[in-house]
Amino acid sequence: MIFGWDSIRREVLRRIGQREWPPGMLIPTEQDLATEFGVARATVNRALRELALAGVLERKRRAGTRVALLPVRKATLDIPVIRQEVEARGHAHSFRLLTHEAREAPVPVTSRLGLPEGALLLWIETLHLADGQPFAFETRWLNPAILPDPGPDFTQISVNEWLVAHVSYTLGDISFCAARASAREAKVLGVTLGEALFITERSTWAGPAPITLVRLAHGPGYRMQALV
Amino acid sequence: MIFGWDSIRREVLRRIGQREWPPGMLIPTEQDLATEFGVARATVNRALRELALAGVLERKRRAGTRVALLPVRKATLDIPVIRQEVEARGHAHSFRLLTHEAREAPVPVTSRLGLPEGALLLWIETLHLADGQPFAFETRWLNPAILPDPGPDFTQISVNEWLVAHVSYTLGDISFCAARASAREAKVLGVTLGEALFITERSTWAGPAPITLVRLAHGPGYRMQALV
DNA sequence: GAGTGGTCTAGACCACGGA
DNA sequence: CCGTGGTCTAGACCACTCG
Repeated sequence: MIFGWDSIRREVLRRIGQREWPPGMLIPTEQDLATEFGVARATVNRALRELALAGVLERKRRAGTRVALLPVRKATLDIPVIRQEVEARGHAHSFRLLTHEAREAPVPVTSRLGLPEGALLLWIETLHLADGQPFAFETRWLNPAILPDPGPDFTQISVNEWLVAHVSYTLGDISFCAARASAREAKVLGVTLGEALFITERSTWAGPAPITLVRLAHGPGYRMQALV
Repeated sequence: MIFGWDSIRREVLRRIGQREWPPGMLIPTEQDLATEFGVARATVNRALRELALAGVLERKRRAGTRVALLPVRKATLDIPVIRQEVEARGHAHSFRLLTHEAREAPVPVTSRLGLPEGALLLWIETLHLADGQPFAFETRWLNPAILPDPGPDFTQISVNEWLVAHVSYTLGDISFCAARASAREAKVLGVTLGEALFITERSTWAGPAPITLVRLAHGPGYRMQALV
């Protein structure tokens, strides 16, 4: 029975799935569907809006709503704090601060963060462990301007956690790739030289001010799962 | 000025970012905010609902709305058809069907798809090219039960595209990892043996019926980007 | 110009779950 | 219990864009 916007969403999905509404077809207007289902137009709108967001429908004013021809499926990734990620797998998280020093950032870094050439940033290397075994090798450029004086003790709290707790929510971008382990990465992660690593790279910003550029290298066996 | 639910969303984000509302704080109720902003409660609800979905707020009936302590950031991935992905990069897409035969699926495959042991599935290998250069090596188990008789000509249309055009929208799961190139992968993709590949694995379903299990191997240089 | 989706309003009922 | 968020309604105005 039709009860609530979600059941309307599912009914529309069913009609699309059964090809009652094939790809490319113009489906009835919100008002028509509202009448058919005996609900208010706002309820239909909520259902169709979610489906459009998911890439199943394409909506245009005046033109109406169509079943997407090539549905660009959307998947959602959770980007947890590493400690949570490790603990969610049932392991104990710990970390070792390997390097923590001011360095002149190379041009690719400064340009990506929109800083002047030769800017002095903090270079921080952290090894994250799960039950004492290497889990991920984090290398990070951090803008010192955002730190209080005196700075936090990053041997006690990981940079990652300090940032989410003390720096405002930000936008940024995230990308993933595969790369072979360098000599240093192999040594730190305890894998063979040239092993395939899963790399996550993030840059984060507080409004216009760059905060950090971080690279996470995960050893073999790491899988990132997404919900579709 | 406050105008529309999105400006309310941004104003709430601003207050969180400026630490007027620090992590863990209970923020005012929808009704209070509606009064403050001079809008209806439904408008505030829309704004706060989006922020809760994004992991910035945590909402509970009766308990109210809190700023998330450890914000699980959500990133959204687009999962396009490969042809679109190649063309979006400004290249011409083509593909070569390398293998197409019925095979007894190994146990890991049948169990993951919920099929009986020893089920006969189609085993399909496709190489996707961008401007004639190897782009991705697709290996796929396909449930023949979903194909019409006679089956489509997969030398003319890629399996990927035939499926999105002819099989109903489905749910599934998707995961990513890194792996070293096997001898066959190295040969097909034209990379050196043991090179780091970026692997995408998807399973898709039509309701209870399994459709396909696909593995995409991308050569070095591939980056997957997500929006945060 | 007119039809469509996008949004807002003011009010209502309800489920949940903390006090 | 009872306040909170989740949802729905009936109606309205508006922005966009197609014909």
